[in-house]
Amino acid sequence: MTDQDRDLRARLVAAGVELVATGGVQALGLREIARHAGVSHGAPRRYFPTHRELLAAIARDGFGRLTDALAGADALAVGTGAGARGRLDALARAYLGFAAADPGMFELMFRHDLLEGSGAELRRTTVPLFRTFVGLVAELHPGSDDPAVATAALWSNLHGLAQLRAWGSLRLITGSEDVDPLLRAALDAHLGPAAR
Amino acid sequence: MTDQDRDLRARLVAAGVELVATGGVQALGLREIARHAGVSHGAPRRYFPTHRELLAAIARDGFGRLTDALAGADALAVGTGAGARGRLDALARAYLGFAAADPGMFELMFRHDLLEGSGAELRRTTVPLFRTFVGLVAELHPGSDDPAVATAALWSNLHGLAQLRAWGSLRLITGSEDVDPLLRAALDAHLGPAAR
DNA sequence: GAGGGCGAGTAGACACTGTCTACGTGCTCC
DNA sequence: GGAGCACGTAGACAGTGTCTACTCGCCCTC
Repeated sequence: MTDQDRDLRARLVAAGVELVATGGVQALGLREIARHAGVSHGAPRRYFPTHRELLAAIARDGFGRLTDALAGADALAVGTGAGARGRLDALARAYLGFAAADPGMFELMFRHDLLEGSGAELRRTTVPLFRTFVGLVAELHPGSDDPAVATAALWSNLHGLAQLRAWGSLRLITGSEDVDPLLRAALDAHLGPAAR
Repeated sequence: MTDQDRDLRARLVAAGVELVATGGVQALGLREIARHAGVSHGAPRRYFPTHRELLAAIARDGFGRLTDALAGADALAVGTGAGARGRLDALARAYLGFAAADPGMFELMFRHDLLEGSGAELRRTTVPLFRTFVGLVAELHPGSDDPAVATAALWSNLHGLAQLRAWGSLRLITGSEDVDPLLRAALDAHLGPAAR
């Protein structure tokens, strides 16, 4: 099945995914995406009434990829006999790895101004992903009063690390490009020191 | 000194600050700012060669306000006899408070795509602010090997909380609009349980 | 005091954007 | 075989950021 055979809807999303990976969010102009998909600027309108809905579809693809990446990393950790802490380490690394590998997509996924309208639906896609986090945190800290709160706090930490690295502040402050010590510190703080 | 007396440079920045507070980042069009300042769309060019430089000047104002807010909160905490932990609590609350009070400005300040070019200079303004954080963390954990790393990890957590709240994910996950438990959890995780 | 120079702001052009609308065009189905 | 229609094209429109004349008013100099 060639690129031309797929329906335009899928081709437009694929073009957006490719453009955002190479040129960042600012490369996601409506006409630019249409050009990249080889159609006129009016064509997308048939499938996406507005530019934002097209962007939302691209972001939805990103959420799907993120979910897959996390599931894959978790499965790998489970395969090596990792416990709850090891799995959380792997998930956290995968989250930051996704943000580093495709920073444009990561930015798009959390640019609520571009996704307004579809935001609620996209937010919901992160919920199941979040549940496995909560389960692991609960397993690690059986006595915790509210594992959801603890998990949300941890996730915020990961998210902040991803954002501040993208912005360049971390390098400026710690003097190093390496987020790994920061990630380790965050995980240790929230989950207790890792067993070695 | 009326608004008309100030030089246009300051008036444009003031207009931008006002617009971003009421309409968010998307209200910061070059022509929109010029209109709001009562001049033609070509006028800003004399002071800001490009739109982005004007946005950077507005963001710089935001960083100044944030610095002031944090310094004020810290001074207040010191005045009530707070120790290192109490001061960090106050600083963290002020950081999140700033982000909640002026979310548009907060977003602009970390939109590297809009500030490209002036980004490095703006990033530098956060450094002294960060140093007081590091000093307090070092005071709290004298045995820590690298307080800068621990502080950067904590700051990332605060930043992530601010971002995810703005995006709306936290409410969806914890079921509550209230970030306070999350902030408490983050501070406890990084700094140890608060002394009561 | 008259005149030249210049800083400051205006106004229009330009290429570009997202949206809207009228128009082909080729396929399907009765 | 012809009607209907899903699909994509092409142009118009208002808006954007940037660039380039152009004008106006003030200061400095002779």
